[in-house]
Amino acid sequence: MLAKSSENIPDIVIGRLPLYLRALRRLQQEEKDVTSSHELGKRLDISSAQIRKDLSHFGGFGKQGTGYRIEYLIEKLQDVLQVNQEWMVVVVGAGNLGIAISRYRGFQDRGFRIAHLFDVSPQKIGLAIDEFVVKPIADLNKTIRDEGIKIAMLAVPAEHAQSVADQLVDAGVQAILNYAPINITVPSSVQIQYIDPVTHLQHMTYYLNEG
Amino acid sequence: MLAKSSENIPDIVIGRLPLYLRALRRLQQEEKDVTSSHELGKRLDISSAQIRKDLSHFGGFGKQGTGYRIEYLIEKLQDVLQVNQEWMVVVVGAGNLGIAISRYRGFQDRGFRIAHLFDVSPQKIGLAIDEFVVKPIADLNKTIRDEGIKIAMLAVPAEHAQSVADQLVDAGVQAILNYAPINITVPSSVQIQYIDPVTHLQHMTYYLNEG
DNA sequence: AACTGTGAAGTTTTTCACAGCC
DNA sequence: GGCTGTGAAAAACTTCACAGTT
Repeated sequence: MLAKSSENIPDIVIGRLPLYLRALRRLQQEEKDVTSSHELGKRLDISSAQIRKDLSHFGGFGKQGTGYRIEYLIEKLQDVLQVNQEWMVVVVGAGNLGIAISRYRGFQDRGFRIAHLFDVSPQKIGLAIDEFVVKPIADLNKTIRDEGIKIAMLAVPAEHAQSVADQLVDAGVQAILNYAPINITVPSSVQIQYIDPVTHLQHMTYYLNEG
Repeated sequence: MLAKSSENIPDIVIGRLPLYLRALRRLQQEEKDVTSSHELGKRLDISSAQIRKDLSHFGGFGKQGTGYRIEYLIEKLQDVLQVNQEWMVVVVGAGNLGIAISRYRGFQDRGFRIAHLFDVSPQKIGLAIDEFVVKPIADLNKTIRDEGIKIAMLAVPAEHAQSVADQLVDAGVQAILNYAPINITVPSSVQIQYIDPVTHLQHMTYYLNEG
């Protein structure tokens, strides 16, 4: 369907779709077949109207009177988000974090497969981390190009993040998930998202009562 | 100062303050003394007007004609966010992720200190991870109460996240950073934030061109 | 009776644009 | 000349409320 997807959908709406998808997969695990904007909203702490409006951007996925067939809606959201396929991803940085990311089993069934793990440090290169052998950054460009990899996760120290990002972009990467606690500049054609636990913690401490 | 902080500041504004703080610390490392809303905005890809308006909620931190003194602004933002002190934090879950979090050196100088690492698994309990010895979940309540800990990071499997969160809240925790890829329900007096890399990746794949 | 999809209304957030100060 | 702080305007986003369908 994707009926109206040629219109410009607000980015804030796109950002909520993965949350819907995650909750729907959960409902599916609970053996449910059908849900409603109200049930979904209660789980996500989002208003039912918001969910209906968000979904309506892409066409009518529900049925009046009954709600949404979970399996069908999952499929449709996966289509919209283009995660009905497996994206190859590289991880750069084989420190604590890069290794933890590489070992995490939760990417696979949500559309992503880690293909390679890179590091600069000669001590790390060649190291076996589960199914990965740490590769030298020198091979980054060729590997990404040869395999047509579009997505990278960046887990290097802040000082090196920009320079590695530049190399990734140069190699053809179109989306970067940056774990380094620093802002990075990329061409506007490249997607970037940040993960920095400290910003979340600092956001929450604003509301805490005392020391 | 915190002149107008008794008004209700929009949460979306609060969420940007940690980003400002992070960028300012960076500028400071670069030996700069003064910055402007324009410079800051360029680094963060946020409009200068937005930055000025955000900061103006808390009083006048800048000087017309010259801009913001970096050191002073950092201090003020730390005051606003209550990170001019060190918050004790517990990590629950001593798997790959929990261990990586516990080893991460980046919390300390931004207002947080990991005090304890917990796990349920008898195999994990007693294990030494850097300066931590993995403690049993059974001790969670007493430890958090005794030490007055207000913040927890949750790195357990999705199935256990809600039940552990309930125990944390019960023990008096007021803010939870949840790394498990599942929505959790907490009383409205408790802050919750989520980290799920896959939602970020799925957000970005929407914009990618092809498989 | 229960629920979706959606214009219209309401609210929040961002940007504009400029007076006032350094 | 360069910059902040801020009302006013504009844009974006959310909620309301209900016609229409199962």
